[in-house]
Amino acid sequence: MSQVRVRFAPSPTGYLHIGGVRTALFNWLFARQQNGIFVLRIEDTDQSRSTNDSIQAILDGMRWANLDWDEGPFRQTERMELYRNHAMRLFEQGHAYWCTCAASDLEARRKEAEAKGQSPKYDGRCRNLGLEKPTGEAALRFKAPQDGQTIVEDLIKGRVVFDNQILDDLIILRSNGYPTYNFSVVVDDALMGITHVVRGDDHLTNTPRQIPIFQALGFPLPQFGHLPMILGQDKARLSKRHGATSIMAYRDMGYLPDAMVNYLVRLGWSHGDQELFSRQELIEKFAWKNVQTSAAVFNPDKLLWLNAEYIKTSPPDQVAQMLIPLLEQAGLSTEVRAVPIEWLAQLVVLVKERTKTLLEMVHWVKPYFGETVAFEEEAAKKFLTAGHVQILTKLVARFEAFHTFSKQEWEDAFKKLVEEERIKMGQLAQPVRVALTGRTASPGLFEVMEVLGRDRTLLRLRGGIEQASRS
RNA sequence: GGUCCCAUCGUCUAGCUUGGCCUAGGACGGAGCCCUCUCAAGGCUCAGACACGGGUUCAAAUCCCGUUGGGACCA
Repeated sequence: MSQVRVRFAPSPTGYLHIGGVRTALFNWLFARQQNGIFVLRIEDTDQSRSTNDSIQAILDGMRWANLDWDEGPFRQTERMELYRNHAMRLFEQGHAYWCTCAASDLEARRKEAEAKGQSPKYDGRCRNLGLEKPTGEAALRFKAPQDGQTIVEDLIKGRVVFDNQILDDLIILRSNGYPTYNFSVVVDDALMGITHVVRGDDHLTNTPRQIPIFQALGFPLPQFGHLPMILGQDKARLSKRHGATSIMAYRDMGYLPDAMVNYLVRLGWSHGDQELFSRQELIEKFAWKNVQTSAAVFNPDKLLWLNAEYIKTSPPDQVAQMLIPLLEQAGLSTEVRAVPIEWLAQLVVLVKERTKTLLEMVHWVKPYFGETVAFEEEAAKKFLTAGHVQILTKLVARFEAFHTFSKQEWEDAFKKLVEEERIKMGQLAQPVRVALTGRTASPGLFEVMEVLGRDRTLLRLRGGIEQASRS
């Protein structure tokens, strides 16, 4: 059995969207599982729509998702000679012919045929003219077989049969010398030794057009697999209308790459009832037979849940590392530089159960930077009033008696005070919470104090008392 | 228009190959309860689907045919 070689071949027209990432992911998983080769190829023959920024976006997106490739990135624009040579080879061997029909005539004839209710395919007018070297405008057409059937044994869809009568004599080389999509794909896949062509199922009907070209060129056929599409809420093909579709937008919104990968792979593939998979598990358990045949609706809620799961279970120092750029964007550059990564990891542990994205985490983590804290107006108005001064002062006095912070001791002291004063926990907890974090919602008080440390805890409590006395 | 693909809770899906274990399982989301210093997290419970119609069979979500509905491609 020869080595598995698969590829991801995006067009660089805009950003890398999540549908593309999913296609890449399935190829990547299969390559890694089979100890195969994953090739990255940029299909930039349509130069009017291709940009270098888009190519960069593809590479950035792939790297972010940790989908590493073994060969490439190849660019089709660097391979023009190959397409022309192979096109000429087909011509010389009688598999292709020159066609001088003008585009406008073709359009007219197509419309006519359609009006008569006939199929709009090329009528083969130039097929047997035997044109050698046309002087004017001429395109090279492939002589598609007109009888029999082309059978695709699809890895995902199973056997699909096409009648060859429907096959058009495709243009393989335009009059401007550029190859067409269906031709350059075949040449590339063949020359790159691709063993499994796995792509979106929008290419399924291209497959019977491509197979005869492989055969005419004398190349072995790869296996084909066609992945179902991703749809938006309204069951239309996923597009910008449905919200963010760029993979990098998800990075910026604070999603973890592993969560994204986990979500995308489960959208169309399953392993029983399992929802959470490590990369290693995905590589081990992936199988084409468990890939869904029908299209799937992209569900942002489930992705969000998965992201929260990953935030909760990933190593805190790794999460902290990913959080840093977002903290910097939030204007906390100097503060972040002033603290060790271990302390940031401690912050992650403190808030990770309350945040579903890194962006939310930034918001939750903000109060713990800096000596003092800004009070939210509503919070202070409710919990830092003249009536709270006395109890807070008593609490500070008790805490001051400890020369170091100890979660257990401080919590005991706190509860003892509550008991003695015959008040409810919440009556003291809320004012303290606002004094320490500026907000009415926070992690457990004693965890907060632990992160703040003895001195800042006392400093902020005194700040709270000050605020309360002013009201 | 032609060709092709698809069809289980609102959504992602298990089950379909090898009919019976399916009064259809899990997950997200929703509702409720519990826990609780706030907010979460967590635990428990509930509502919620085999598109429709024929057939085959003792028995069909599962096999066959058709209808309907989505989608893709060719232009």
